[in-house]
Amino acid sequence: MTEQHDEGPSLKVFERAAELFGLLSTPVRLRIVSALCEGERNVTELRELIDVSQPNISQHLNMLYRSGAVTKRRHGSQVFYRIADEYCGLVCRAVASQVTGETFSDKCLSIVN
Amino acid sequence: MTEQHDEGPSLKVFERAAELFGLLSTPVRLRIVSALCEGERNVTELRELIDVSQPNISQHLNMLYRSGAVTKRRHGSQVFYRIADEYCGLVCRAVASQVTGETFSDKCLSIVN
DNA sequence: CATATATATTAGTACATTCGAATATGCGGG
DNA sequence: CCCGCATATTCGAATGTACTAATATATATG
Repeated sequence: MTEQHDEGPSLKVFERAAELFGLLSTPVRLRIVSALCEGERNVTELRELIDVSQPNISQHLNMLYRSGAVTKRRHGSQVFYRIADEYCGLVCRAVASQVTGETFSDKCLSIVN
Repeated sequence: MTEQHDEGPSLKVFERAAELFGLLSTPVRLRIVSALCEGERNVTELRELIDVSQPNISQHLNMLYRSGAVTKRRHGSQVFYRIADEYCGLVCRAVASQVTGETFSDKCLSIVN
């Protein structure tokens, strides 16, 4: 393993992390992930929570799905989404509450518990 | 305050958070922030750590600066940057180590300590 | 002042992202 | 089989992003 002189996290780590952050970099996807943190939701439910067109929400969901952040499950004519990458949800929640005022530490602890 | 029926974090929170995630959504900026987590650095030092052109790194630094993630301080002909939004650094570190394998909980605890 | 070094800005190009409009698919009920 | 609802896909336009090359500014030094 030609390990170079360790310059901290490897290049690939940064790429993967950047990709993950990219997923959370639009208000709509952030709201989707945030909603899914509360539990499984189908597309219609998500549309009620997040006021955005149906094709648009499907596009965002598909993006989250392709990158492995969420899974889907078909039930009749409806499709239910849920967080697959638990970490994605954790980060999202941490941020949401941090930005609202709690300290990051508080938040981490409350997630851990 | 017309508070609507509380649908969780307000719209603005999501916008701000998404903006923050957007800052961390490219490997270069992520590496910059990651390096600044270790402490103040000037542009040349950052260039040595992150192999990227000088104008390019200045552009990214400027983007981080404009959105308040970092501050700068002039000392002679050099400009030193440092993390301004401490939260930004915390998230960055949390992710970096998460992606490398540690659990998020572990990481949160180690940050808290 | 002239020059060298550190950093910033501008302009141009290639590419990616986001969204709405239109259309397609999948499924359940009559 | 046809219809209606739930969801997905495709297309095009507008906008944003990331990079390079070239140039500008600022500061230190002789």
